[in-house]
This record gives sequence, structure tokens and C-alpha cells, in this order.
Amino acid sequence: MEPVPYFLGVMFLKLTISQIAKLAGVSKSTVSRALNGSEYVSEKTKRRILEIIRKYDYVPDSKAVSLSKKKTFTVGLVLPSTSGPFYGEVIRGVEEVLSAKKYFTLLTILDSGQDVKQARKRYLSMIREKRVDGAIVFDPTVDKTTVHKLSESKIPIVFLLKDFQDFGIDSVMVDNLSGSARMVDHLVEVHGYKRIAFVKGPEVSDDSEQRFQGFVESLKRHNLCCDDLLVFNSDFTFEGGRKVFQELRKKLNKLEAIFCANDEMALGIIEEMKKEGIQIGKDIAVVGFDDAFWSAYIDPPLTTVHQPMYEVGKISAQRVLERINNPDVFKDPVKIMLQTQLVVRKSCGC
Amino acid sequence: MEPVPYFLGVMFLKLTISQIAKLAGVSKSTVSRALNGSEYVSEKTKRRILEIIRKYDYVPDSKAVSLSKKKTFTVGLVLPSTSGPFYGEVIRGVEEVLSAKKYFTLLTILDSGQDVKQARKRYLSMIREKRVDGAIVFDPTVDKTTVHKLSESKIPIVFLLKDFQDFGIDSVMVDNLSGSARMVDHLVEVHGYKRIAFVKGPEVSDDSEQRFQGFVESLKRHNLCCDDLLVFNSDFTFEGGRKVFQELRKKLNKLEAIFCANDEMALGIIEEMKKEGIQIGKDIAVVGFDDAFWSAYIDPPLTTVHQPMYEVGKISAQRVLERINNPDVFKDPVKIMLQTQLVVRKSCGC
DNA sequence: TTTATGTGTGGAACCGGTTCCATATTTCCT
DNA sequence: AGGAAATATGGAACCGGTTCCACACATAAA
Repeated sequence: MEPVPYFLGVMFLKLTISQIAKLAGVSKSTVSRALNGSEYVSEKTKRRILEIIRKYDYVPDSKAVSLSKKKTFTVGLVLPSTSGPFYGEVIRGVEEVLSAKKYFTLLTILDSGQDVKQARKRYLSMIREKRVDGAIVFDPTVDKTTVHKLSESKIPIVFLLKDFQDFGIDSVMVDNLSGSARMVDHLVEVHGYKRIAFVKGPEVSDDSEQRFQGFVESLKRHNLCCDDLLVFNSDFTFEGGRKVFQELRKKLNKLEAIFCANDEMALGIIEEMKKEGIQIGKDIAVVGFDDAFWSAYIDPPLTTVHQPMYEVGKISAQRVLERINNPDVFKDPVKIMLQTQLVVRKSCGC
Repeated sequence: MEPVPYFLGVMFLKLTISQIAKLAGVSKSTVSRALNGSEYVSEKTKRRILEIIRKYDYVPDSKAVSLSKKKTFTVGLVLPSTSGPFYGEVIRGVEEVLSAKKYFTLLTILDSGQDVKQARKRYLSMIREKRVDGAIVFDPTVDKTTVHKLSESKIPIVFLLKDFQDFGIDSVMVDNLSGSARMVDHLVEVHGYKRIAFVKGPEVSDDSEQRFQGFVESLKRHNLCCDDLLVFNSDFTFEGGRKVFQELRKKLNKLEAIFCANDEMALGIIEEMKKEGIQIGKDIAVVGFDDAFWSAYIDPPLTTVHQPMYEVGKISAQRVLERINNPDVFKDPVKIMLQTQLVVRKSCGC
């Protein structure tokens, strides 16, 4: 046996498969077979080898395994950020299915550190260096070039909340439009509101746009879609909501309800209204979209639309694994649409 | 040149360093040198090689690089969960420093899927299979055996919010005790409250215990630590807070302030009080600990203690990288203590 | 007994890079 | 001009596994 380093009187071998083989008096191949439950090892030898492996607490080096198996058992997860309840839910969904199948999650956050362009290069590297067997990408402001590169990568990609079927990429979407329409249905049908304002998010946001479309569609269905729709532009932030209130206040008497494209803006408006002594849900309804964690606990509890982000995570991870494990089976890119859920609380007047 | 697969009329080489070498008419070694900016390549050759690499869009396979360099450029991050504002902040901090240094983050969540024991085995595997160069572990209910195994691993580990210096492991802590004491100082010194109740979290929680200690210490300093301290046991949840209120209500007239060991419980109590028409901040003060995202937006805005989780993430990542890049330099395990910040809002009566 | 069949094992090639060492070529110095 | 030093490159070994192939040996069928 080779000379071996000693430490605190304990013998420390550099544990490799060859060392184990030597200790067991067999070849590397046989150890490998014992390890991977191959049928071509005798029970006797296998037991002896496994005993030695246990005794020396040997664990195969994942880097070597990955290299020869051409598989990392890792899936990349790209998220815009980690703040807010949203992304945590996605991670939870993804991790749950990946961990059940013994896969690991390699995380990249777009808003951490430098600019987004840099972050984008980073996740592209991650994919092109073959650090992962597949990837789940949530990048709301992604550009065509990047999507192209993604589609050229030979590993399965699932895109979240954006439809790139045309690029041959699977996507998992949330049906913002009908979620939004259902909210308006509720305001009109249950409460009989006719004068409803809409507060948009930033212009670049597809989500905001889809929610607006749902708003319009529902109004149309109820023959309430007149020319002077009350629409305000904002930016999805709390502060933005407060500012919108200043614009709103003159037209307040004409209004019965305000539908904000997300909860944060709704909260901003509600805070301002409370300062003015306006009773939300009574004098006027204010509703949001997202079902943020706190939306149940504010005063009054916010009526909103829940986005199934946990399911988004789960489904997309399942999808990626499906593709990874059936690489040969050619299937058209899939677009999975998940439904939202109307969460009725107090702020709509219920 | 070897026969080459065709696809859609486009030539697809299996791009490896050998292929590139062949195309450039040099050896693998030279390509490798050009790639890694070694000084021992002539400018001319280097340029030619890099041009070919660019043209064919070659990217070295990370698995092979990792194997021969014995380095994965990946750091493991273990978190208890992803819900709540907390963990998102840690991730942000970690990712920010890791991404700046071109490292990747391999994430494991303890509460995803099966039981925690399973999850613990998973992150131990991650480390023992050498998937990562170092790891940041946040596992509040970790057992000694696991810590032992961690300390035996040859890679740097930083433990979050638990002190395992004795095991030779670095740790990054938050000073719960003095944060809590400062809160009580505020209640006593600014508001003159004398009768303050404390609501504990689950018994197993170190955090809860330390916050309680801080509470006691401050009371002692102010000569307010009498025998019949009002202490309630709960569980860190919203529901738990509501239940505590039922216990509290008989003793309500004796109380001036309630200090909850976290924000969620404070919110539960506040909700119940509002139902009874009790004016928080006026009739009685209710304060929390954590500075959850929503704590500024509830009614009244919650006075609480902010935990610097973003900094915890940042510092621990820096620490890990430091150790990774100076493996030979033996240094004693470090315990870094981060300070909390008192966030004064309305619920204390301010 | 001979031939086919099957089982258990070792050796070697391979995965795709890095790095050490030897060697060829050029440059510099005396 | 001759030899030393510096520069540029190729070849081979190596990282730590997996897997194909050949072969030895045992057993079953002809």
C-alpha cells in the first residue's frame, strides 16, 4: 500500500474508488458495479465492498461521476429577485419536486449585484458550461437574443410567465387575463359597481397589460365599457399607489371601486385614503392582485387575486425533469396555463 | 478531420478542447493555455485560437474543469424555508457577493418535501460528494451528529445564527439579546412603561430564549424585574398570538405593554385587540421582533427590531470565500456578531 | 467429451479538461 | 561562433469515476 498521510494518529487515505478497490482486493470496475447496483457482481463480493465503503465512509466524487455520466443531477433556477412572497413560493415548488427526485437546485438571482445584463450573462454561462441538466428561467425583461441563445442550448428549458413556444421553449404561465376578469365580474355582479377605475403597473409589464385586458373584457361583457374609462398609470410600488391617490381624489365622487394591478399599489392607496378618513369597502372599494402575504392582515383585509406561484414552481420542475429524462422523445414545446383564484376579503365591500 | 454530424444543413461539431485544438492546428495544452491566459503562449497563436473559439462558440465543460482543478466554483446554501422576508434577504446577500466573485449558489431548503431528516441527509451529501467548495448552513434545529459530520468535511462551513465555534466552525450570529434589551429600554425610558409582558416563541428556539434574556436584563437594569414577570408561551405563529390574547385579556388592566418575541405573534394579538376595540399604542403598546416586510403597513405600524439578514448573508458568503481562497492559512473559527436595529413605529405609542 | 451459455471480474479506453515535463526554437551574452 | 537562458509548444499523465470488451471459469445442453 502507498504511503499515507497521518493526522492525529488516525489514518487518512485519500479516498478514491481506486483506494477502495485496493482495500477490497478487486478492480475499480467491480467497485463501481457494487456501488451502482449492477447485476454483474456476486453477492459476496458486493457485500464485502460495501462493508469497506461503509467502514471508510467513502463517497464518490460527484465531479467525476458527472463527467463520465454526462449528467449533473442539477437544475438551474433563475429568478428576478428574492424579495416578496412570490419568488419564495416558486423556489419552494421547484425544490419540492427536484429534491424528491434527488436533483439539486442551482440558483441565480437577477437583481443581485451589478446590472441585469451581467446577471443574464451569468445564467447563460451556467447553461452553456453544462453546469445543469435543465433550467427554469423566470426573467420578465428578457431580450430576444437571450431567448435565442437559450433555445440553442441543448438542455431543456422551461420559461416562466412568458410564452416562447415559437422559440421551441416550454412555458408555464398564469392566466392573468381571466383572473382579472373574474375580479371585475365579482365587483359588477355581486356588488353592482359600475364606475370602476384601473391602476396599471409599469408599461413594460406584460402582467399589468394582461390584467388590464381582463378588466376591459369583463366590462365589455357587462356593457360597461364606455369611452372615458378611468385608467391610471403607476409602477407596482407602494409609493406609486400613494401618488395615484393624489390624481384620483378629484374624481373620487364618481368612483365606486378601484382595481389595482397589484397589491402593493392597492396598499398605498388604502393608506392614503385612511388618512383622509375614507372608509374602504364602504365609501369605496379597493382591490388588488397577487395575494401578497400581508394582504389578509391589513385593514381592511384586501380582496385580491391569488397567483399559484407554488404550483408554477412545481409544474415547471416536473416539466424540466420530464424533458431531461426523455431527451430523445421529440415533443412540441408546451405552454401550460395555470388558473388564478379570486380571494374575496373585506376591501371590496363584502 | 473526423466525420461530423449534420443537422439542418449546419455543421455541428462536438465541441471539445481537442476539436478546437485540431481546428487551430495546435495541441490541447496550447488551447488550454490560451483559454486560461497563461503567459506561455505566443500572442499570435493565442489570438488565432481565441478567434476560432469565438467563431465556433466554444465553452469549456465545467464538469471537466472542476474535476481537474478540484474546484467547483459553487457554494452551498442551506435554508430552513423560503417563506417570510427573512430567507429572501439571506439569499440576496449571499448571491450578491458570490456572483460578484463568479461563484454559483447551490440551494437546499429544509422544509421542502419529506421530513427534515431527509433534507439534512441531502445537504450532507451535497457537501460530502464535493459538489461545493464551501457551504453556508442555516439549520436552527440541527443535531450534534450533523454538526460533527459538517466539521469533519474538508470544506469551509459557515453556520448561521448558531454558535459552533467549539466544533471548529465559523458562525455568523445576530445579537438577539441586546436587540431585545434595547427594545425594552425604549419602552421603559421613552414611554415610562413599567408593566411589560413577554410572549415567547417555541421552547426549542434559541432566538426566543435570547430575546427573553434581553428582556430580563433590561428590566433588571431598570429595577423592574420582579417575581411575577408576565410571560406567555407561544409558538411564533399568527394563530399562536391570537390564542395568547385569550390568556392575556384578564390581566389586561395590569399591563402597559406587550413585547412579542416575533412580529407574527404581535400581529395575532393586535388583530384580536382591534376586534375588542382596544386602541393599540394608546390603551396598550404591542411590539414585535423581526421587522417583517408587512410590519410597517399594518395598523398601527409595528414597532419592532430589525434583523440584518441581508448582512448575515453577505458576511457569511465573504467568510466562506475567504476560507476557500486561503485553505492553508490556519485560523481559529470565527464568531461574527451582527447588531440588530430598533425600528420605532406607532404600536409602542410613539 | 465437446460445445454452447452464462456469470463474475479485470484491463483499458473514455469523459473533457489541466499541468508537468521534455524538447525544439529563438534570443542573448561572452 | 558556441553555449546558456528564455520562450513556445507537444506529449503524456492525471483528476476520479463509468463502461465496453475480453476472458476465465462454471454450468448446462448436445
